[in-house]
Amino acid sequence: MAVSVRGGGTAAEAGTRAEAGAGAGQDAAMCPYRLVLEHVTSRWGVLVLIELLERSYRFAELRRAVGRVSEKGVSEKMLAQTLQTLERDGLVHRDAKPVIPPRVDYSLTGLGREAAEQVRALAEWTRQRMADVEQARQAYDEARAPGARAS
Amino acid sequence: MAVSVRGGGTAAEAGTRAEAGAGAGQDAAMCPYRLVLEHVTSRWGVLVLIELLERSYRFAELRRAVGRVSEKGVSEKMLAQTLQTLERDGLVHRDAKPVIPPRVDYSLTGLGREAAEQVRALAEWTRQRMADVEQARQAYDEARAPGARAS
DNA sequence: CAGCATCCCCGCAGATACTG
DNA sequence: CAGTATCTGCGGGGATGCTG
Repeated sequence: MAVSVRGGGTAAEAGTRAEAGAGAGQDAAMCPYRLVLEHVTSRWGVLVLIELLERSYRFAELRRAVGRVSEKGVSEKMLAQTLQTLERDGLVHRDAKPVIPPRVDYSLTGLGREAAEQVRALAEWTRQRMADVEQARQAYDEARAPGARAS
Repeated sequence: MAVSVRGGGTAAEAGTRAEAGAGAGQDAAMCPYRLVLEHVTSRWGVLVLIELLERSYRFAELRRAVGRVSEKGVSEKMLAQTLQTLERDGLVHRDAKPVIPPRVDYSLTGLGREAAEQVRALAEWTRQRMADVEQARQAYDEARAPGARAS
């Protein structure tokens, strides 16, 4: 099997591949920007962008960094997929050095940095407002708690 | 239905409120704010928040509004699920009027408005930068598939 | 009309094995 | 070390039907 990423498998799979990892594998019939938004807000996309905002990372290094915040880390496959999607969208720059052992550095492009900053802002807002959220949750849960109440 | 963050897809809005008595508390091992972030950045969460930023909506009305931007609309189930999650997180206010036929209005809370504004900013950034993204995509595609069959 | 319950299927995502 | 191809599962999420 050739090295071509999209060579193997069916034609349908080739199309799927590009969107995968970013959580947007459906119809392209929707507004195109929605797709990019899904890539950026995708599960691992968010974390990758935030991490890369600090500095550039190598593959395994990035994987560890993401795993640190997310408890159950990201698989190599999903990380690769996510990075490819973001790279294709022009948000992430991939610098593969032709050495042995291989060394690849990932960093943000100018475009990616803009996106990442938006994402980070959102993430930080969430962190700051966690107290309010948890309070709201308790109120919600208690309001509809079935048990706990003497019948 | 345990709150499985791990296997979950892009949206972590699953889980909802059934964890009250369940013994699934492992998700708490990761930074809790990550969960809220997933709710907010979830597929339909994003769209719902943005729509509600304009004005309050009724259920079916909101469903139509979301379907307008997303081409392939959201099912009632997913919309209800999303709204419940956001309501539990204290981002959305649900106003159920005890009339017949039932009328329920959804609107943003103060907290929700803050989140929604962040999300909208991100969405609008995406819209504005679409040209750059599409350009990057073409470059990426052409670089990796110059002519698969030319051998 | 709002929205929960049930069934079921597709596709995302994880694990594994292999390559350069 | 940095990926890639493949198999499989399992859960997200759509469709349908029922209730208040």
